Amino acid sequence: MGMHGMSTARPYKHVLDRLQEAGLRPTRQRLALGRLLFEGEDRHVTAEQLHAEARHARISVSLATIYNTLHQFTAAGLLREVVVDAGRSYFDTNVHEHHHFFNEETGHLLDIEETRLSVSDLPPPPAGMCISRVDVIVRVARTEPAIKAQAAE
Amino acid sequence: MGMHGMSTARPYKHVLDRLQEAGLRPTRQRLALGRLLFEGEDRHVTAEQLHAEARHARISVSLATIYNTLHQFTAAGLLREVVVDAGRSYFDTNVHEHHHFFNEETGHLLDIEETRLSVSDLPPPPAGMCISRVDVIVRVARTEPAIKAQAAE
DNA sequence: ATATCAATTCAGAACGATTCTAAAATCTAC
DNA sequence: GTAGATTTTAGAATCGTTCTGAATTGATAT
Ligand SMILES: [Mn+2]
Ligand SMILES: [Mn+2]
Ligand SMILES: [Zn+2]
Ligand SMILES: [Zn+2]
Repeated sequence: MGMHGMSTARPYKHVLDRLQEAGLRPTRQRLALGRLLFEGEDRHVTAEQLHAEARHARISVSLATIYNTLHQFTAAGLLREVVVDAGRSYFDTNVHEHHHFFNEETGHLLDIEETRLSVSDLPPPPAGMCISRVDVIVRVARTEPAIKAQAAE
Repeated sequence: MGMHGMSTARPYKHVLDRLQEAGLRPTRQRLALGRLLFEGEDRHVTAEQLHAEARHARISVSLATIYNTLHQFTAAGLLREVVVDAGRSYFDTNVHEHHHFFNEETGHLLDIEETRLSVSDLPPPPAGMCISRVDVIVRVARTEPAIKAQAAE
């Protein structure tokens, strides 16, 4: 049922292993989404984007399953959720500590390697609390938001 | 109508001035919300929180107006939007450059003065882009998320 | 292979936050 | 006061996400 093409020599193996390690059954949907997510470069996707991509690839998956899968992958440490925009969740295939440039106009995220940026002098967290994660979001825009107000206020 | 109490000697003046500066008509709703927002310490509120607070203070304002006002105040530079949680927008009365501790359990934000934290070695933004803002979110949790799994897996 | 049973998927409903609509109310200027 | 532009508002609509429960699939045992 549905094995077509030869450009898929052995690539399933990698994803299959990751699912097994994570204790997730290798269902048709998880394998297909896993391939979309993990077989190329690192990426940042929203649920809707991944859904559209699956549709293009002729993979039939419901949106509910996209959400389930993204959350299961996240819980398993295969993905990481990035919050940059109220109202939209991004999922990141790069689960190492790192930070982001965020282009608000296009919605694109770009990684900043952890080693290339340092956050220092962090004050101690409130009593009884410990730091679970430090997120740095560098919001970027097209250079010079119009050359108005050139007489610097 | 509805001027009751004497604890409101002249405090309107401050908010009124800020509205005028911003070119916003001093309507009953804007004045009332402005007072809630700007008369005490700096704070971080969601639209629903502010709406509830207004209701408590017997100020009748629709939720639509809460949203309109928060966005107008933000556009005018009287507030700043903080994104820490997909699905909920926080508005910050502290518009100076600063960063945040965010308690995901309670949803509370706590300011980190800009001078107390430094982000260095920021790589240059992608070509043709300029940095519009750098947000540092330090997510905190109750110390030691339970002492389970003490025999390190 | 077939039966069994838990895990998974899915369509569609429900949800919560936010935005939109367009009619009524309010503000400002005269 | 009136006129005209701005603002407010109730309610509907929208959007991303989560929930529901029935149908399907996967893993295991026979
Ligand atoms: Mn926004
Ligand atoms: Mn979330
Ligand atoms: Zn990333
Ligand atoms: Zn703040």
